[in-house]
Amino acid sequence: MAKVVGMALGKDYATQECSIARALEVVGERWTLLVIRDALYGVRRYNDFLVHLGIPRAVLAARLQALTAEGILEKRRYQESPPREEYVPTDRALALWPTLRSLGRWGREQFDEPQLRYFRHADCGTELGLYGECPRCALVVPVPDVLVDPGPGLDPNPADPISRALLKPRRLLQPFESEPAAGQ
Amino acid sequence: MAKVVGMALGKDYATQECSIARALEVVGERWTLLVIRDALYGVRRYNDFLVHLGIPRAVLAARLQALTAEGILEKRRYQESPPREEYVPTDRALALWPTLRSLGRWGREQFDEPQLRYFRHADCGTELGLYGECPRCALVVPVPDVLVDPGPGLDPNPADPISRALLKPRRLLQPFESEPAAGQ
DNA sequence: ACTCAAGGTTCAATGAACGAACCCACAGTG
DNA sequence: CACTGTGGGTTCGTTCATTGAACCTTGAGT
Repeated sequence: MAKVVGMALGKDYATQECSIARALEVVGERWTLLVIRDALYGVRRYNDFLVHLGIPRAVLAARLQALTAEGILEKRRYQESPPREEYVPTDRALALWPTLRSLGRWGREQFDEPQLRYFRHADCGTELGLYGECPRCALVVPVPDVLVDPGPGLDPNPADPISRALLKPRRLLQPFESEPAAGQ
Repeated sequence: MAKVVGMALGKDYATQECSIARALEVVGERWTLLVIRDALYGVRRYNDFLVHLGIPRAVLAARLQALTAEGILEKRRYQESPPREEYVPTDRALALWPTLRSLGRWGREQFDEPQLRYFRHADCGTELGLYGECPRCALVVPVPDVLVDPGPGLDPNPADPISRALLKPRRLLQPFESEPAAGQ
């Protein structure tokens, strides 16, 4: 009967012969897809992920490391002194956009929530279809050409700076200005 | 400063104003998407999920109950005596097909794995595109018209009856014959 | 009366997530 | 030089979730 060698628990969906299961081993853990979503929104720095997600620091560090190891984010030093790091989404992350788009639409449509954000084709303003295509232009919109347009359902005065920056229309991947701790 | 009332841990991505986060509250837990995948494959019975997924019984019971409560599966008594239950995917489950399809493709393409299964338009045999459309017929293929066609990478002699049935081409949603415990 | 099958529940052990506290390197300020 | 602030982490005790083995229940078959 040759028992499978006990590989304990972990991220593995042991016996599955299925690329969905393989994908979930990589991005299926708690928080992971939200980290990737934020990376596509333009979040790049540890502290910005932290405040925008409300994720425990240790978990964030673990996820960033795992995503870097999987080639989904790239860790870069953006200044030497003091040493500062950023995490930039790779093509692997961009390739997840259709999945994230369709998942978000599923959530809103099936549980009829208020429209929080419109995703539009920046060239023509048309709202994207189910998987991120532009129905008017009949093409899959490249991620940098997706416009994130705030909808009526959003809190007009959020606590963290990332959410505040997301109250203005902006493109995916466009990095955030790290506000120089000014005013108030 | 009005702390948010501590809702402990749980399935909530507390502060997120985002339909992706809402969706993940529903289908983001470990095993959940694989249960839905199996339901789309045609798995309907507790024991079939159990052996095909290799999931702990308690977790399976919890997931089936949660998915039923969310209207993603429907629990039905398919015979009265002895009382037997089945879990049938609803439209909400079918609406997740593009998400699952794109997730599976992402996994295979980004980590260049062997092709395990082809998903084809049953009417014309063309392999589906990124999100479940037929490139030839230029339409989003309805879930019941998707043909699941085993590829070269599959184990030719799997242990559980569901995997064995999946070695033959079959449509999504088509229920499995529960083999009457014959032979051997 | 015994056995078998489906569809579960219970429970102790293990692992992961949480959150508060701490650490370090450096820059700027007085 | 001491002091404070910021970015990017690590450590650690507590709580929660997952695991796997054992057990339970209803009814059929023999």
